[in-house]
Amino acid sequence: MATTGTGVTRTDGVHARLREDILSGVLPPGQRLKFPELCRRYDTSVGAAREALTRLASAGLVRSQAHQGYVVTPLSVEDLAELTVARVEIECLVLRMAISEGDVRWEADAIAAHHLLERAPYLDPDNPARSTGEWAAAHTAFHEALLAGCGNRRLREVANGLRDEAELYRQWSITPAQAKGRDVGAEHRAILAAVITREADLAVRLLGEHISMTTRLLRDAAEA
Amino acid sequence: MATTGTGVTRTDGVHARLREDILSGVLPPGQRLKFPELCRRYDTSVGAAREALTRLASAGLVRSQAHQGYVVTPLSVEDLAELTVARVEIECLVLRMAISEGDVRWEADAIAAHHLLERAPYLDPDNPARSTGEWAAAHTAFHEALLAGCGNRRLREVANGLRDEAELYRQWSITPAQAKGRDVGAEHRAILAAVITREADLAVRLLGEHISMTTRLLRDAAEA
DNA sequence: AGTGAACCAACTTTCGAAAGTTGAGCCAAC
DNA sequence: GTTGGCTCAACTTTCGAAAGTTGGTTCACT
Repeated sequence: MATTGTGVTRTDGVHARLREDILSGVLPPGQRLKFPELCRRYDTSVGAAREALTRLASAGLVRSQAHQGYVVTPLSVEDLAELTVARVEIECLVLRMAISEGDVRWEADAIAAHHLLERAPYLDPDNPARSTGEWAAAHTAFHEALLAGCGNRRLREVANGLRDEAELYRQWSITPAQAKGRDVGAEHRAILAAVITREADLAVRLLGEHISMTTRLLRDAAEA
Repeated sequence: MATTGTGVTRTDGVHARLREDILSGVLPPGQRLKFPELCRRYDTSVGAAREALTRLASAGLVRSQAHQGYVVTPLSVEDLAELTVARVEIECLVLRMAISEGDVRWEADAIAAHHLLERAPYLDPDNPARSTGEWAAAHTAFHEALLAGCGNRRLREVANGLRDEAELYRQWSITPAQAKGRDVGAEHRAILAAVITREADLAVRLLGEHISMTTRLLRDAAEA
């Protein structure tokens, strides 16, 4: 990644790295983000860090309180429930539109994204307690590809934004042990199949269950 | 408005005023927002203006391009069509949830908001070519009150955010002449009535038509 | 001992100037 | 006459230090 390429500002770089560190779990939820520390960590100035945080705040990844600084968005079971309902409603809506509008090119892209996901390693060989960033990226890409058939940019952005927020929960609450009792691959295959055959009702039902399933595991984990 | 009250930063003030100026039409769509000018206008520094713009950008009210500054989001017929579809889908979804979840207190608040809307003056006596800010505020409050019955904060925020964006279009495209051939008051009354009697299907249909109607007028205006 | 006010340190917010980038206008060369 | 590169001005971006705010701690007083 270029330090100062064309059409890219320094703030963009800090924003991207900070975002990555939050989503990958380097900066845990609830973590206070102090400017002196951030400036050292990302070798930047207060202003740049501030703008990056402002952007992340409106994406819901960090929270700010006047004169008390920024914090990585804390997790709570109630918030997870709310987020899940919102995701199910909106992602299903967008998927339905995608199935209705999408062309063959969209189908091809979805199949390609699914192939990459199936080939991505799930567990980190170095740290088997957590899934790899590679898998997470492929997973996000697959779900985005499914929704890409919907021509409405705003609806896609809303759906993808909510999924981003949910990523925080997944990263911190799912343990491989829980994932074991579940065949995520089969869920993805089933969704893809229904999408390709344009069985909208089925695809939407499967996607809704897929999203809710993740949430149920997280909730159980929180109680334990 | 306090210059530096408790829990309020200077940036918040600039953000609020800038937002107001954009939504009320003082700063027209496509208008370039240069920092030297903004600093004079709002008596502030570059940094504060920058942060305010960053926030407005993620709300969709302004657009930024690296090294080329900020611009009030330009209007286009295609974008309006997209925005409208998104609004109909999501506002109807949220309204349906509100009707299903809302309690008596919610009904009362909606009725109150509607009363204020009916009593708000529509046309500005000084400038009859544009509707009053007072009416716009009451209109927004009414629609937010309708959705307030939905307990899901995220879904409400998405719906309200999209309506904010649409406000830009209304402000710039609706002329009183067009509004004449339409009884907006009747539309609002009908929606409210269906909501109170909990006729979800009817309420959702009416709201969808209400949103689309505004859009159709705007589109016709754009063609002329 | 308990209460409350004043102090202090760490941090957030704000500022204005320096550095870097873009696009346009101008001039020379073909 | 047209194309290509160069220069300049206006603006955006970045920086680091000054100003302001918060929460905690200490110390005097009841």
